[in-house]
Amino acid sequence: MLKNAVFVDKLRSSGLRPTKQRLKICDVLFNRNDTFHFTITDLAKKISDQLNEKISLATVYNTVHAFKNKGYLKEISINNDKSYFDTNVMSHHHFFDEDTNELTDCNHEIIETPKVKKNISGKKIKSIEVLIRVATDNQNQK
Amino acid sequence: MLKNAVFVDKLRSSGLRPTKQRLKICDVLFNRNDTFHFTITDLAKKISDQLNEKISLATVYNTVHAFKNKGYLKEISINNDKSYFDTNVMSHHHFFDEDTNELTDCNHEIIETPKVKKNISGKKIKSIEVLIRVATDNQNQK
DNA sequence: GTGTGTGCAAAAGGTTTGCAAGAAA
DNA sequence: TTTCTTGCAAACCTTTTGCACACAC
Repeated sequence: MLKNAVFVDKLRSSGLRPTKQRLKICDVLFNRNDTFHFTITDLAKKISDQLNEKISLATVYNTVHAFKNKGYLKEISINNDKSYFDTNVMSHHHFFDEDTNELTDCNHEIIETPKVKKNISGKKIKSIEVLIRVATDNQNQK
Repeated sequence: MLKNAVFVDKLRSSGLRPTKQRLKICDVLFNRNDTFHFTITDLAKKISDQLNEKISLATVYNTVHAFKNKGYLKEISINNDKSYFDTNVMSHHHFFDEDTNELTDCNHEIIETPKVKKNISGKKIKSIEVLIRVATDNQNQK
């Protein structure tokens, strides 16, 4: 269980003022053992459920984007309905369960990051992400 | 250059009525040698530019989704701003240029499909897709 | 006190929907 | 004539923005 002071330092060291709202969001996001995959509305709901308090949606968006820019969160493209974020910012891949819309991490013991043999783009590679879609056998492929 | 009759048959055999609008969209999408990566607005613009005619946005959405459900188009998750579609429905990977928002195919000579060592999900793997994000060196990582 | 952050409401952008008119079967 | 399709506008949902007020420093 991380103490508030840890988050205060973390925020301050990134040039973010440790406001009440940001500390609450830190608490929900980072005071856990498992990695957390969420959408903005998931997070807003979790805040109001868990802390019995409401933070303005605009502030949640602001904070999540600030945290992403500081490297505390990773944005993931699964489908085009909404943005998913991940508290695990290390390079890793994902399973996406099409039956339940659930996203789970998939580390390098399960799949190797593929090697690019030729980079035809002439630009720097920013990331290589693998997405494995799974579903029960009788489901149609998306 | 595919003839109209080919598309009429194709539509009819999938249970879709070969309407004027659907045939025009077929023409724009499938009467080409290269694969086409597009968003709905790209497609709508191409229709009005190329055919000098306008098809209602709702109809374009309808048709693209119908074609996707019939397996003539593939939807690709890049970012959550908008949906990208691909006329190449075979399993393959992609480059996404973050500077220009351009999507290009990336075949198996450029990158190998990674092997899943363990399938922990207990479900059938529907697809394994790799997305390589590139940008000029001085750009921030997304 | 100065500058940053918050929160509300309004706006924006992509996508979906309801429904009446039109076209295909 | 029956059913499917189109097209418009309105609705919808997620995300962004403008601005006044509040808070951190």
